[in-house]
Amino acid sequence: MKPKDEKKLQAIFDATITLTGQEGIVGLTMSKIAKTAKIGIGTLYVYFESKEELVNELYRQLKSKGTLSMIDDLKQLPVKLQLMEIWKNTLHYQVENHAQMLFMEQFLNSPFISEESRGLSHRFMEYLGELLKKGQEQMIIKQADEGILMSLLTGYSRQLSSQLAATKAPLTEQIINESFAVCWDAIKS
Amino acid sequence: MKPKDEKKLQAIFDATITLTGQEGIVGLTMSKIAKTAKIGIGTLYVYFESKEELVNELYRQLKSKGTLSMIDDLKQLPVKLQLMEIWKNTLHYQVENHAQMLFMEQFLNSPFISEESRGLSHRFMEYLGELLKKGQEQMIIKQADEGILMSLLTGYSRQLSSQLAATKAPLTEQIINESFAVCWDAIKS
Amino acid sequence: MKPKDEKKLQAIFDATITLTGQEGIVGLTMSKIAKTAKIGIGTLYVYFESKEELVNELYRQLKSKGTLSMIDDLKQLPVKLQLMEIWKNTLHYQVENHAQMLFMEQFLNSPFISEESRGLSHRFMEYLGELLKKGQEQMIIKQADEGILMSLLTGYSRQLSSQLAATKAPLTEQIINESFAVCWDAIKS
Amino acid sequence: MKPKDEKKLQAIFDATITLTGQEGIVGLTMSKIAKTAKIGIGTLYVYFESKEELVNELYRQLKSKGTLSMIDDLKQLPVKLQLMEIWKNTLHYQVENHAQMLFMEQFLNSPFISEESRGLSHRFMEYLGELLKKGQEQMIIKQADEGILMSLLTGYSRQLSSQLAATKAPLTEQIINESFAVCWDAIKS
DNA sequence: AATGAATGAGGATTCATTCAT
DNA sequence: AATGAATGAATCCTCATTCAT
Repeated sequence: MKPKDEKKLQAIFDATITLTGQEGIVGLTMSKIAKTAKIGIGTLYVYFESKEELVNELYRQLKSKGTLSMIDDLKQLPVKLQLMEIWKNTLHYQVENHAQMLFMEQFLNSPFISEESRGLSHRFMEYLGELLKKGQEQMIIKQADEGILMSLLTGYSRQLSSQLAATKAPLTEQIINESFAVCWDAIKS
Repeated sequence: MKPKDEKKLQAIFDATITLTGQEGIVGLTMSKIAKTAKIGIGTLYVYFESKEELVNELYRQLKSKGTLSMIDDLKQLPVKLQLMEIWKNTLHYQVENHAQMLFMEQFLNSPFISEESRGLSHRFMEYLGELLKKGQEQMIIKQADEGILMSLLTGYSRQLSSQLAATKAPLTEQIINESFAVCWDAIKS
Repeated sequence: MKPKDEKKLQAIFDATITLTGQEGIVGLTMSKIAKTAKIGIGTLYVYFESKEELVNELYRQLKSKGTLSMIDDLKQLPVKLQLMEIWKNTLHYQVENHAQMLFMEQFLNSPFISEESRGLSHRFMEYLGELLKKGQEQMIIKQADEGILMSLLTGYSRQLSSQLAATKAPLTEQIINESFAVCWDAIKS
Repeated sequence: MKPKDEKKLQAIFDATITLTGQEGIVGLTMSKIAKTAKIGIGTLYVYFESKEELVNELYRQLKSKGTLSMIDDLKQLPVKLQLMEIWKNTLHYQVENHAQMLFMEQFLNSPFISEESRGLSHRFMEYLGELLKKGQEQMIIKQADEGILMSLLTGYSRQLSSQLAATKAPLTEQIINESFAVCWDAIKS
């Protein structure tokens, strides 16, 4: 990759996300991406060697931005507060970036995904695991299998935000609080 | 569709599910389906008018079989027992039929889906909603928004079974019990 | 060819003619022929070895029936009367059997035609040539090149009947008489 | 259609005409057209959206060029001279462009033809009709039905030029004169 | 004899990628 | 760097023909 124009690069990524949201990754073609990004098809190949690379690169970018950014500010807070903040931020992020979520999900099931991309299990999961463990040590979180607790948090937030996005319902304070209460009751000791 | 040979029809469906599991719906081609099902390409078109029809028909079939079958036996039980049974059955079903789940998920985001198929929101959801409402009336389930509770159950079971299938971990009694405990704590009043 | 059922054979030919009239020889398929003739596809291959044979056989049949039957009754009449009768009969035949005409024309330009069929220049043309020559000997027909006179008769009758069939106009006495007058003025000495 | 290269466009049209002349419109395939035009198959679809569009576009082009160009120069001449000129030009055109004629005829009976193309009854017919009417007003042409006279001119010229092309006979002065004499005798008052 | 399900070669069309401008 | 016309491999689909019943 030898990108020159950061704006153009972002336009390509945006177009890819938009189109995947509209017609699914099945309907995603290079010419549609170019047209949507308002550049020539040839230009796509200045920025990416192939469709596969484009799509993997985008996945990597989304993963690295993702929910990671929020972590550092929270590390000093008590466990429950950290979880609450994460829950709020994650819901916000997932509702606001629903198209990106859709892209990532479909990408994971496509033949485009490279071994490297598949391995991109992100720091976020590790962080969440450690947080739960810390809570268990403090006896405020159930002594259940980590996988069982993580699945709840990730599966629930995904489903809830996806449902909100689908029905175009706004993410209100009340929803955040109610759903977090549900979460906390689920995992608390 | 003018199926003559029920076996051949099922072979087509099986091949479609298998292939979608392997390479995603993006990599699904009619010739691969035919080869996997061990029939001629032309034969596919004896059973289905087009790839779109094939894939919609399969979705419809999976939906109608699906988790619906279990409902009727349970209706007499108390709410919590019903939920427990459903939870167990659902996990079992989803782990054992992970490929079908994958197919349905990808299908929903593909351009193949017809309006009719999209409308196939199943009886199961309605049943689950009513069960939760009944629990709320009996004051044993939280007075939270129905969507918030449903998202938990569906999102959690999906994530958990998907994780189990991915890691090829067996669905043990313990996992079922632990995860149901988590569920129940989450929604109980 | 080992036909057993003359009715079925005719149904096949009729279907072929009808379909060619409707969608052209380009759209002609064996399964449509079978369906229109109300027989099974397999049965077609009991009567004909291939599509090519079917279509050549039909051409041969139409050619041999054709306008030939009328000749024998006329041979004793004077030249102009013979021509008049032929003109009338030909117009009638071509208007009433427009679909057959269409089939033959399209067949002649298709890759189905065999060498043998192409050679089926029929007795009718020879007869018409001889008739014109006789007229020239009797000094009642122009001493022009035979091809020039024949082209007039065949091209004109074809165009006129085709136009009548297309507009579904009936072939009236007046049209026959007026058009024959035109013909006769064209070729008379 | 977004043609960039006029030469390539013409090569496609030429190939289509040639191939239709050789194997009929039944045997016409996109890959043969591409090969004959010495371009890639994909390139065909840069110029035309489909086979249907290609073939309709060609028909339209041939119609609009066609015999129309000759009209304007003649309008000042007396009726009989106009007819003579038209007859000569038409024969020349049809003999020299026999392949185009064949294409148009087969196209008209194919399922490819669009409503719009079918409606392309050309100015030429109207012009010819008006010319005949003018001759009738001047009492030099028979008071016969217009359709009857038009059929003669069009059917005859078609048949004659087609026969000449088939036998590869040259279109001599003598043939033109003799055939026009026949024509004139046919329609003159 | 009659049937039509099964087949795969072949045709139309798409789309990732190249390359001359 | 940017472009988009050109390309052909790969895809969907059709249809003449076969063959077991």
